[in-house]
Amino acid sequence: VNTRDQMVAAAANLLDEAGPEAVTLRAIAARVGVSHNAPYKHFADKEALLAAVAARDLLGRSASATGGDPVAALKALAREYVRWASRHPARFKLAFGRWTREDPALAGAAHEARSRFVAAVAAAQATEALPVGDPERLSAMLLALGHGAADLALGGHLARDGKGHADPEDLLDDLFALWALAARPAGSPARR
Amino acid sequence: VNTRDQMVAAAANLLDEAGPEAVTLRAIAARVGVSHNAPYKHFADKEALLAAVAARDLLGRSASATGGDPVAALKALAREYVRWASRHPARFKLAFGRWTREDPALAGAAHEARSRFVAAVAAAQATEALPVGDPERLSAMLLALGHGAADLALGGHLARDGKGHADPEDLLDDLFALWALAARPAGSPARR
DNA sequence: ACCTGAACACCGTTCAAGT
DNA sequence: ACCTGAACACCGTTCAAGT
Repeated sequence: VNTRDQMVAAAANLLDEAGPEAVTLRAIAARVGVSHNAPYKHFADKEALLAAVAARDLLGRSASATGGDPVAALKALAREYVRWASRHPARFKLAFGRWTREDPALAGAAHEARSRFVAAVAAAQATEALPVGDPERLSAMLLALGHGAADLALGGHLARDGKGHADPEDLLDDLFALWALAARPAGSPARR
Repeated sequence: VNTRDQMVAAAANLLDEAGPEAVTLRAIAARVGVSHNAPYKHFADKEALLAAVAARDLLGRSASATGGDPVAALKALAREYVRWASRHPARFKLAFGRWTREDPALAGAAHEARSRFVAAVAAAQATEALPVGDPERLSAMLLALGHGAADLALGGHLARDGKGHADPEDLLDDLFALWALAARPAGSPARR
């Protein structure tokens, strides 16, 4: 219904279907059924429209953890992150791309997404299956590993062939295993 | 001297100085002092020229570890990786970007860079300061963490403010600390 | 083998004008 | 408040031609 939202959705679909070079203002406008310069009535320029796509995706990716075991919920969140990246590579690259100017809505969405992620980490820490320490620092570590694994996998830099089978999801498992070891060192009893 | 290499260097400099949108074939040719379509005598198209820039950077980033302590050498390698990314963001994004077709030289450079990195990890494992396991898998973990931290930092997604101070280099330290713990579990004697 | 100049299609952006 | 049509500058790419 809202022309502006239709433009954002059209841009996201074009990214998925044909990659970033296919995302022209003319193609977006054609999909929505308006003239090629109608976008300027809703966005300052092309970058502002793309920032709206990125903001929507950053928030959509950060649904609050569902109830149940907080550690399982955190693992599911991390897994969902890398899976979304592999299914929507162009939108993933866009959301974490560089911008020539600040966009308040995008900055707000990024902050909100990060806050939800830190909260999920803090909840998992409370179960003592994760090491103690600043949840923001642990959160940054998990996010960096997941983000890097997803990004490298998109470029074919993770070598799925051979014995060193290392999916993004495998690497997430490895980090959680290290954290479990650090939380309950071998030989020491489970804390109560 | 070589016109082709001059074009690659000009493109890299333009990326550093003015970002990807400034890298036009016309600007590259002007810097080299040739006409705006001279690049087509050396490269199939613009993407092929950019792939040559990426290949050069991937190999330049992967100097073999210098002698001495293999663990210190590996840490230095990882640190150099994230520092290079923060100093040359546009070239970092390009080197790990997406391509519409395969480029053999770029694929070869990526393979070579990965091999050198795996070798540095394997050498560090021999000191028993790193956990046992497939060096390709450990290597992928370190690379993913460093790459993700560098990429997130470029977009301002790492929250340098507040207490959760988490530089890319801090996160690398955290991973090495976890690895040290996993290699020599608390309470167990150092292996000999 | 390497380069030039003219030309073409396409894109982001602007502007005057319409409802 | 939202949209249209014409126009402009710029870019990647092609082609015929030059040394």
